[in-house]
Amino acid sequence: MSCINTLKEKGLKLTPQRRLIVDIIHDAEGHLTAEEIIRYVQARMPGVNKSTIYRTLDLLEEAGCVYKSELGKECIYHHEQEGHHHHLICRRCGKTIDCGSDIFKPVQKSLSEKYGFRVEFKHIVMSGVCKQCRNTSK
Amino acid sequence: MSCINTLKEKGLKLTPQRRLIVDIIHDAEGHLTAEEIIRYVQARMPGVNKSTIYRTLDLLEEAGCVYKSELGKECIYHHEQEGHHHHLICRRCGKTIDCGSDIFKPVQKSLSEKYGFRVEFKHIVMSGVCKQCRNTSK
DNA sequence: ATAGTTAATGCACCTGGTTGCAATTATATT
DNA sequence: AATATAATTGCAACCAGGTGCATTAACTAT
Repeated sequence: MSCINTLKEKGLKLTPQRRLIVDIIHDAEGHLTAEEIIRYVQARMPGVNKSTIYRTLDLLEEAGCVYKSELGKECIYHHEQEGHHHHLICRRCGKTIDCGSDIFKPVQKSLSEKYGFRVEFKHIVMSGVCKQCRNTSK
Repeated sequence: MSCINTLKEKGLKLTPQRRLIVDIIHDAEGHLTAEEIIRYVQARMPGVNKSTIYRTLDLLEEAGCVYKSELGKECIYHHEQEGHHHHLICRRCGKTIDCGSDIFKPVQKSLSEKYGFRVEFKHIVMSGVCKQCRNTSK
């Protein structure tokens, strides 16, 4: 519900489309791809335009209600209550693993020390090869 | 020249389009965006289709002649002779900094140890804030 | 409850990049 | 040099995501 309140506090309008999108993200276990969100929204409320959905998702991200990750073109969204973590996707079998939020700490440290550059790593999606696939196929 | 030989060795055909694309990447200092490559190719050989260019770039990447990086939608290409490095882009001023190839080593180590997952980090583009921008604007 | 204001929607179109397919062209063979 | 053949090209259409703009709808003040 806090998402709705956050939008309200920002002086944004609570349209049925936005309520529905928020509901869907709330109800989801784990992450949703943009494509899934569009599909679920249009199933429950046919005619909602994809641009409305993308704009709402951007809005929710800006409001801090949702995190957005990218791998290549594809976008993935998480409810903020899930907390920070990153994603490993096996490029052979497609399996996904969540990993802790702290693995990039050393990178942040060295970028800051060496280059004075500050980078946030949030919900990074990494493509690689998992243990099983590395053992089975050569 | 070695790019041309590599293509030849793989039994691929040396079309004028491919020669031109290889030339352009050879002559470039540092990286080129896809958009720049398309522009340069079409300036010297009008009528070359963008799909030909993208396919050739993918081919060169697969052949190991060129590295491809992505930030969001955009793609950036490097000649392999330049060696491995990563990129920092300041989201405020747009400045780009190259950084060493080894900063992700700790991440690779912990992913491997904790999850048995193997990830390659090559020519990663990271968006953040540089020292100057962090100091000047609050 | 009504009217006014301002944000949000749907639409059509745009972007960078990708793909299937028929026509073309580089190479190997004769 | 002529031919066969398989790879490559250009095209047109497609994909996910994004944008400008006129219409519509949510909130505010009356």
